[in-house]
Amino acid sequence: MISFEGFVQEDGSPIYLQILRYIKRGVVAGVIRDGDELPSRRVLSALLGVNPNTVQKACRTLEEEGLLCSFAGSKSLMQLDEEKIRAIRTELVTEDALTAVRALRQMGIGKAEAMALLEQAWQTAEAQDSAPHAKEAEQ
Amino acid sequence: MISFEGFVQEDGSPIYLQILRYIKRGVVAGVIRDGDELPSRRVLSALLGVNPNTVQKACRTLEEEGLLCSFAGSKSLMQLDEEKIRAIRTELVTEDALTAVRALRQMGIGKAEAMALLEQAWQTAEAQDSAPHAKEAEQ
DNA sequence: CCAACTGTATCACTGCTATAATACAGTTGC
DNA sequence: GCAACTGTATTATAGCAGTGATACAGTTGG
Repeated sequence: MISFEGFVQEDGSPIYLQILRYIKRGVVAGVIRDGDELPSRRVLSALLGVNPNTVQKACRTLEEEGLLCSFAGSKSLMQLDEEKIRAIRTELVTEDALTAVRALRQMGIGKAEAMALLEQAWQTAEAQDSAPHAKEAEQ
Repeated sequence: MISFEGFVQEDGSPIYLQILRYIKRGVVAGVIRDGDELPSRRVLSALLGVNPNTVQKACRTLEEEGLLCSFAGSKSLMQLDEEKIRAIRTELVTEDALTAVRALRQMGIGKAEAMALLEQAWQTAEAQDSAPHAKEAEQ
């Protein structure tokens, strides 16, 4: 069963796209694999605190892209292979990296400084990712 | 008078936010300076091919942030100082770099590979920026 | 003075996102 | 068989973004 514990709703972008990206990133990371079961629309909507219709919209998009197979009245399983995963990876990397690089270039920032800023952002993200684990350590 | 020739509408995000970011990036790049005049709402909306109300929404936000001063019945001038510029730069860099880095980390991509991907994206952006100049060279 | 500009405000309308409440048909397990 | 789940579809409602049209008040330059 696919987990959504790391999901946090924040962006200004549509929720169904956030759900979509979360799943795709999980696929690229190898956390979500071929044949993995998606929680039911109702369960997932309760987990994420959003409307079932919003979850359904994300699922329909996934299905249209051939990444999810939904059996009416039954489960919903991920449908993945190496080629699809590679395509998603390229899609997401291009989207994320190129967007950031274009923004930095538009600000007149040079390549060397940009790389330094990105490396610094990496440290920040690393610190923020490991910080929450302190709670688990207390348990 | 502030130029908007490099502006291209593409994102899925609201247009008034795109206009806002375009101006802020110009400020950070030093292309837009203190006292610079913004084209009138009507002229700018015609330039960008959007509704005057959309431009007005971006301008009101700029004004609320103390970056623009609009004289009713007259011009609209940028109101900048070193401190504001530094704040904008930090705001945008954090927003852009951290967003990309978080996405890459969520995909399970390591630091070394991430930096390589970003450097590759830089080359791509560089090529796309210089390509349009071919048209100018023809003139 | 006055015409032409400026910023500002309002109204109606469309489209998309999201919520809410249902309803229906297929699958599963006891 | 039947209750409890599953995916799917429909309707209504609300808010925000964006467009289009219009109106009003202040500024500017000839």
